[in-house]
Amino acid sequence: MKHLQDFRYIEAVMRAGSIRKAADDMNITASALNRRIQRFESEFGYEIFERMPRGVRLNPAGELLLQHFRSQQSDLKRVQSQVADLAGERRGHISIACSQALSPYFLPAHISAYRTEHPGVTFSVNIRDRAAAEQDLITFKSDLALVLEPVHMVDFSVLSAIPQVVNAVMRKDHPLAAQSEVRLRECLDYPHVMPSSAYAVRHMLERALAGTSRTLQPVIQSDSFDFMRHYVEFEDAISFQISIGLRLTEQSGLISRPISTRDMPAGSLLLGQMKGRTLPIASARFAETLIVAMERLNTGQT
Amino acid sequence: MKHLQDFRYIEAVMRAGSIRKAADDMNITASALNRRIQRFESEFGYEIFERMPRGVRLNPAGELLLQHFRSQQSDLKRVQSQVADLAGERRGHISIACSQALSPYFLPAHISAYRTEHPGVTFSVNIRDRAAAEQDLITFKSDLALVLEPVHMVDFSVLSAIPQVVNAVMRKDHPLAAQSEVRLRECLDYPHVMPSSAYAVRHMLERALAGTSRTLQPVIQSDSFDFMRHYVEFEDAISFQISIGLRLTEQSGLISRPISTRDMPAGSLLLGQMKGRTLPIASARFAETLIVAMERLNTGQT
DNA sequence: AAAACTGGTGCATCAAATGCAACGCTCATT
DNA sequence: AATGAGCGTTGCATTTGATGCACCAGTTTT
Repeated sequence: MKHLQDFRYIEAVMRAGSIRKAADDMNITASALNRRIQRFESEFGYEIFERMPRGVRLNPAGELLLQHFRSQQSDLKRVQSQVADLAGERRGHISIACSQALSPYFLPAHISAYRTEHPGVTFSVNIRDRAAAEQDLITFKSDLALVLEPVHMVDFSVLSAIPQVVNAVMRKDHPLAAQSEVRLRECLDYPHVMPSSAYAVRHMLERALAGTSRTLQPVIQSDSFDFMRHYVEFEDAISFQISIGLRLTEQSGLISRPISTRDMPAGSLLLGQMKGRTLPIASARFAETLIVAMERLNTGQT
Repeated sequence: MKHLQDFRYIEAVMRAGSIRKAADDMNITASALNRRIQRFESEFGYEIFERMPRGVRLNPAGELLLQHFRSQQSDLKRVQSQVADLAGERRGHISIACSQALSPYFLPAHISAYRTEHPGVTFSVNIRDRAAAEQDLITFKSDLALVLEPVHMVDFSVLSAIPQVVNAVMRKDHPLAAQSEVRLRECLDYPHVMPSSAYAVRHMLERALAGTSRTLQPVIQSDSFDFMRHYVEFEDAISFQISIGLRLTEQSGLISRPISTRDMPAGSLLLGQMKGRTLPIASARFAETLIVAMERLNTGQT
């Protein structure tokens, strides 16, 4: 869309931090880009960049403007999606930010099911930690977020929620495997691997231990739940994962045991969108199917 | 703003109903305008006009797109107003749609009070019947609406409400002037003038008489409450107006008497905005002062 | 002090938007 | 049936506005 050209340039300048670098990125001369920005600022009525000796930076006015542009760009996509819908095309693109735990089973299953019904719909699945997922919504990079225990919750409008207990993942022959549920302190007696601090599971573990004398002493710390699960197959340690990310098969040699809710209350897995935003048709429809699926999980678990 | 040029052209074509007429209005050639629209449609991905032998008309996709443009234009104004605010300029423009009853006293008083504090803020006051006021909100022509008994209430988000009883307006020497309140049927025994059917007062009167044997037989029907009030000074008839529009002085020779609520329940005067929209700083602030004023009226009347 | 950046500007150049004239079409009138 | 007025559309010459290049003035790094 041509009328958003200025926006693209402004965003590029913001990212690059200097007009010249941005000009290079956008395959244009610095002078041309500079003039575009000057013209825009003059039309807009206010400067949107702070000129510094080493480059430029968005000023508060520019931040506001950028947010406006992002919202308008996303709303235009919504309109296009709606038009496609009334033209009977039923196509569109859905961008969803989610925690790692959703990536092995839950999301692939539901996306694939949705795509058999609507083959014209395409997806972007962005694996994000809980803070980044919210940021994705705010910057309109994702339409939906499916995230465990979000941080800020401002501009986050909850569409659905299900409780998720943290499970200890271990080998079948592990001493704790005999129990149907395990205590947190038992787990810490054994070598344990855990996610880095950006992740909700880590946050929940630390919150559970706050006020106790026990501390986390992970032998491995990683930002990949997939890696941690596989690592346990090699060293006889304990890893952690929420239930929705678990569907351990026989041949994997691993089993999972829920950590007693006496030690750790269940966390909330939330499906949400940017507050106040109207989602494109496709995203709204997919969100509905996710909500149904989550409610089914909820009643099925109870 | 240059990047909204296409929008202005599209809107002009919609209004004119033909590309050639619109081109004339916008001081451009038909061919140039035609090409702009073609280019836009190709970028957008869908046709937005229905080509007919006698001209063009927006198709549903076009309607959707126009609504998007209007919202985006209004949001850009909001951003500008917000930037002006953080630059300490405290300026902006407020467009308000209101019923006629607000025009003599209520709005002038509050607008003037607001402008003494913020001289940089300018106003558009659009007198509209109750249906048109809502339409103004939807098309983003007005930021706020202050209207008696709106019709549809879809996309209308209520900010504040006060009850308004209909008053009978008559000469001081009118027989009914002796009473402190009057019955509706008494009024109809005398010659009466009343607003045309687009207005809420007329609608309330008709609703009050529905199911009774009495009917309205106005000697004068007008769309100007101002005219009707002045007419009563000449012919000894009865006119109607809600309380907020009345502040009859001694020298006018007129008095007003409320119609008994046994005959007609009080109507609601609603302050509202377009649902889901974020108002510009100036409009939001002015709305707050109106809300305070309306609450004060509410408690003062009780 | 020199080098390497930055944003900003004058001027020639080039691409894109525009204006003009004409075409094909439909509809109302003759 | 013929005609003319109105419509959207298109080819081509023209003009406007955006771009690229060279350069300046300033600041930071070397």
